Amino acid sequence: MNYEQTVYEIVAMIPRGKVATYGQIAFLSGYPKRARMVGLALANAPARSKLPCHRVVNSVGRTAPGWNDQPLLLAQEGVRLKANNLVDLDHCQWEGILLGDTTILD
DNA sequence: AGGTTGACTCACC
DNA sequence: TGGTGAGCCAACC
Repeated sequence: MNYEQTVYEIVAMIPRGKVATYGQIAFLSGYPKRARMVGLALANAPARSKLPCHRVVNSVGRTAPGWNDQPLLLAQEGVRLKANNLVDLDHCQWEGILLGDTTILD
């Protein structure tokens, strides 16, 4: 499997109402330093795919530039947003995998 | 081969 | 929070 697909699989399991950061996904994918590649992969991802790519934000909760529907989609799912469309990571960051010992890859 | 760019992150103010 | 600077790495000129 290629890197993109790994990223997609991880993104696909982000639960509704939660968000993950690029760095988090990069880490889970086995390449902690490739947060930017995650961004590339998602940017390259087909818009019609069913991936919840709107649930991916950067380390401070910033949503993707030029995609002003993203905060709306998140709010629609119940994700708390702070001022200027910053996701409240303290309450809405996806933590299930990080805190558990579950294996999600291979 | 080398320089730029970017849906990034971290350390420091 | 927010700005700056450095590190990061694949994709593109």
